[in-house]
Amino acid sequence: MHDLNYFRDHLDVFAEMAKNRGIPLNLDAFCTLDKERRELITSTEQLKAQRNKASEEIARLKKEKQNADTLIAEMKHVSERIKHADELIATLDATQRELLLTIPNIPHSSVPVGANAADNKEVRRWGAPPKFDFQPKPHWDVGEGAGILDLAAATKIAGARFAVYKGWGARLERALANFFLDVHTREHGYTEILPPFIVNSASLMGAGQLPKFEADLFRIKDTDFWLTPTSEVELHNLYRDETIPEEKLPIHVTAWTACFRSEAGAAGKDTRGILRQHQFQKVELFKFTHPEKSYEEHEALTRNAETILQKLGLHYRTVLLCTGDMGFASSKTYDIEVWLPSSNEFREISSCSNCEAFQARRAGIRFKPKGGGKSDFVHTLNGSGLAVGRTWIAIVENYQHADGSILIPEVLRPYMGIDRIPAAG
RNA sequence: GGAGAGGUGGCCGAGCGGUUUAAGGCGCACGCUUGGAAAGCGUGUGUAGGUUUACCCCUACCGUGGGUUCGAAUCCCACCCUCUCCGCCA
Repeated sequence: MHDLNYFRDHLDVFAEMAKNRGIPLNLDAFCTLDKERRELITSTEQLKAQRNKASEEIARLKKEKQNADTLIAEMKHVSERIKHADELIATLDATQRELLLTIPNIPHSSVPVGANAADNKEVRRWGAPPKFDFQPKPHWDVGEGAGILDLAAATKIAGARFAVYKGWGARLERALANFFLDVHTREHGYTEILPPFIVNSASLMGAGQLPKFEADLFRIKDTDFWLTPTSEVELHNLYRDETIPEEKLPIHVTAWTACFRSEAGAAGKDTRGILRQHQFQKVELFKFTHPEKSYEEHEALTRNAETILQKLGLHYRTVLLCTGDMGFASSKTYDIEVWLPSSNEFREISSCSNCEAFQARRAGIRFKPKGGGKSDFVHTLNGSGLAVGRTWIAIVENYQHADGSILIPEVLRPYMGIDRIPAAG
């Protein structure tokens, strides 16, 4: 969410943002609404001041045993007017807040202007595609072949876009999650958090998923409980409505959770396999930082995620998203894309964003400066470190062998207890 | 799920229709005092909005949302959360 005063005084900045992101934004409607609202507030507050003064006067008269009936009758009318004006103000407030809550963050100056993914900018590439002396299979074929993935069973149990992992496949998923958490807590200094997988609407509002993206979420019927779409929501809301002493910054936290997405808008895309699921696991990285430190922390966070792929020996590239491809709450985002040999392409496995003060303002997360002075909003950063299910895909595809077995990367062997997932048979 | 107790500023804690512009204390900041410190004294100490060059001023906020009233921290209703006990359960 943007600061109302800043928004009002920098309409040109927002017009440019809307143009660069390719979204509609009606600034005139906002200005009209804002003017009407402010005028009404001013006049109503004058009435309230009058009422407060009269109340004191009535109290004084009563105490002195004098008659206050005339004044009371007069105030009865004033109170009626205040009541009606307050109702109108509440309506205008709600409308304005709704509008403000649906305006995305302003891209950082280093973000390339562009319309879609084609305008993203590759910033680095690591490793090389593995060489095969046979045609590598997609992960669903390798997985079903090795007996570690059962999509038919998942469809029976839940429906389309769910997975059942079996045997070494289930073990691989668990090994990856543990490996990620161990690296981030031991080597990168993050504190491990195990949060609820269910969140309330205030948390979703604070992180930016609501009110705009309700359609992408699963809600538990007749409750204010929602299945979390990403632990970014939980980690962000750890400090909702709190003021953190500057000495405690930066705060680095990581969490493994299941994530749930209804992905309404993605119908028809990546329907085969497990790339796009209603439920998947993710290890998330999250930082609360001083505003002046957030961009260097962003670079470090992105490198933290890349480190995992390097340790696993998986070929990847890192791209800087352009204005048209960036998420709602982000000022700057790097996507990390891993190589999938079955389709000869890079696919997103992590997304690392600096949201600056956008989420912090929505959720009321401030810091108190060391030398005293006015508290200010922290900057928040998030990134996948990594998506577990998609890493599973990358391992299965990149380390498959002609006989149907899957080699386990060195770093995962302590977690798996084996060197190779055998071909089924 | 049931019964009871409770939710007040950064913290503790009083207030239960109008001298509350939220008492008092603690903490914190600044000042006075001191050789220095402690104690003492004084001043200040939240968030949001409106007005404003700025200062000032005004409004709202006592878990949340409604209601009663000229006036609500205080009375009424609903809900949320915490604690204790019971039930159920991994």
